[in-house]
Amino acid sequence: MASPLEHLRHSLAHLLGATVLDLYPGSKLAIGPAIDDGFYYDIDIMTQSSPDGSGAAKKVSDTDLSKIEDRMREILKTWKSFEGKEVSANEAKKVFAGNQYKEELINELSEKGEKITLYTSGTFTDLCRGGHVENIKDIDPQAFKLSRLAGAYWRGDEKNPQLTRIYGYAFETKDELQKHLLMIEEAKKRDHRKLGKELKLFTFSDYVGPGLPLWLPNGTVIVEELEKLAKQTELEAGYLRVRTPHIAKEIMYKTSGHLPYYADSMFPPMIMKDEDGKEETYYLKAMNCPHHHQIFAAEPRSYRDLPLRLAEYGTQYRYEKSGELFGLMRVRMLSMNDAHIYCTPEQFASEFRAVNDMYLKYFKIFGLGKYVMRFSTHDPQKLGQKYLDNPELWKKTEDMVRTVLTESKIPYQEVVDEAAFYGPKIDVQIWSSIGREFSIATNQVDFGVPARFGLTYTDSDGTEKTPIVIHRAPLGTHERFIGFLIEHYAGAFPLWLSPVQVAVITISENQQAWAEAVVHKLKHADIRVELHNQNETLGKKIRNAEMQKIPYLFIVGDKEVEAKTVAIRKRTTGDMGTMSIDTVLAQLAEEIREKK
RNA sequence: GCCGCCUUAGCUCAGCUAGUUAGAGCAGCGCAUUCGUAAUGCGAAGAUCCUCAGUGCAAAUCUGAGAGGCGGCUCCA
Repeated sequence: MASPLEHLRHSLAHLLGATVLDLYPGSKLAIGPAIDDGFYYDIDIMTQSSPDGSGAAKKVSDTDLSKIEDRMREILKTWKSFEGKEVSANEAKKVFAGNQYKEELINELSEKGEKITLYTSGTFTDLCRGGHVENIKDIDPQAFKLSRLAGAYWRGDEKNPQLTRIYGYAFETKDELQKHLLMIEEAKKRDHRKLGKELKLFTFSDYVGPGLPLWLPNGTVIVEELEKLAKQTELEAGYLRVRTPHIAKEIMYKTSGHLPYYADSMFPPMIMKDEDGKEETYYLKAMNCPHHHQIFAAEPRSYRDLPLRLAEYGTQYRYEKSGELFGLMRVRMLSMNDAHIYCTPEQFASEFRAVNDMYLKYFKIFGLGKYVMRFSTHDPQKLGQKYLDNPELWKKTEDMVRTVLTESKIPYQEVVDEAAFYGPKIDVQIWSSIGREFSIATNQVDFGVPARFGLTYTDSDGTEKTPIVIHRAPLGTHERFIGFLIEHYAGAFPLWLSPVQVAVITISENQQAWAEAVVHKLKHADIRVELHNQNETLGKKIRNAEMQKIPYLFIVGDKEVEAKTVAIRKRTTGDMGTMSIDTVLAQLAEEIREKK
């Protein structure tokens, strides 16, 4: 049952459609639904030829949005109500003659035997299942705003023609709209691309290439702290660390099944010639799994060796389409917190559960609350085509995954027909500050690829069996995870992750010697510290340090020199009084250890 | 990749419908100042106006192509 707000937004989609038809006669409407913060309409817009008769088509651009918006308000005044009526497919097709999009929709409705309804408001009639405002006066002309223009493929398929999508925000009142616009402005301030520049975390270079991030010293601190955390966690969980090359021969990806299916997402092959002129084709690795499989295959394995958990911060390269790149969230070099767990079917459930627990442990550390677990399963109709033809294993593993999820009381969404070809998977979905959705972690079951590489272990009865593999990356990639963390913390990282943990600030040159001694003591205690002794006022130095979001400032004036102390200023909290170095060091150590 | 938009100093931005030597704030540099919890003052300097081609007497400004970025679509860790 749609809410009144959805009715309002959907009504505005009608109004937008009507207005575009009015301003650009001959345009063809496709679909215009309500969305989270408003509405959109996908339209094949017919633009006029230029007035000088040259015939050059004038495109619709975002400067036209305010014109469309104004006209929407005028047309709204002429509307009295939404009148619906049921019609036959043929009648409906007559109304939308020449509009192949509506025709396609009408055909689908009649095939499914659903009733076809038209709704009319003013002089505008649209194919629509209903759901509008009861009273036109419920539409506040000041509570909507066209926001942006985008291309969108008909039915979301890139093989189809591209339509023009016009998005709008819509709320019940002007105040709510204003509040929403303000919220968007605020969200932009924590955009990781903006903060990444301001806090000097990462950069891109035209010489290096799009989607290939360069970690600056501050960002590298975060990368290395995360690796430290992952290594410690995985060590305790019984993982073994491995390291593998960034390239491999073509045959490996053919054997794994990634080629040719995955070729579009891989950097193009490199053809190498050896001394004798013999050619060999190599690829930059786009995934770590086959490399790890070769480590499994490096020696005979017994059931006693399992579960074997191989972990690596593996760097991989994927040729994502240029338009898909997005700051750190979508890049072409991925440093993945990867591991593969080789286990017996009997071990699978407990291994899977342990991985799941590891996810939750991480989420707790990072205070990650707003996420959705997406459980992707196979479609039994597509066994043997899109999915490996092993119904028993699909059922068994999917049931086990479902049980683990249910037992751990994690809310999840089950999505059919989204699994990998080799098994079901769980993705953890989060949202960037500007509202884009991303998978930040993945946990996949694989009962297919090990067999393709002939991976086996000797079971207790002496027979050779194929292990099940769990692919897991609870911290996703450094790139995306840190992109997410930047936004999550709005750049104000907890102490253990902060690139600079303490700034020692002198008031004047008189405190130089004691300040240096303090810095030395902190460095000796593994604290990342900077000395801020610039020839500036105290206020200026504090401001600069606050803007860099440094968690602790140690202010050193004559009084502190005299008493051999520092005056502590904590980020966002303010002045905390003076303390001896030993006291404050103990507190910092505690805060770092607890990852508070 | 596709649709639309954007690209001026290290950063953030001015620069109207083309008209001499492209402006500002911050950062950086120099000098003065030596300061008690979010911007001390003064000075000098800093720009192939993204690149290439074209149209003009004249191009940061107009046109085309390319590169990079942004909002989406598709895709995805």
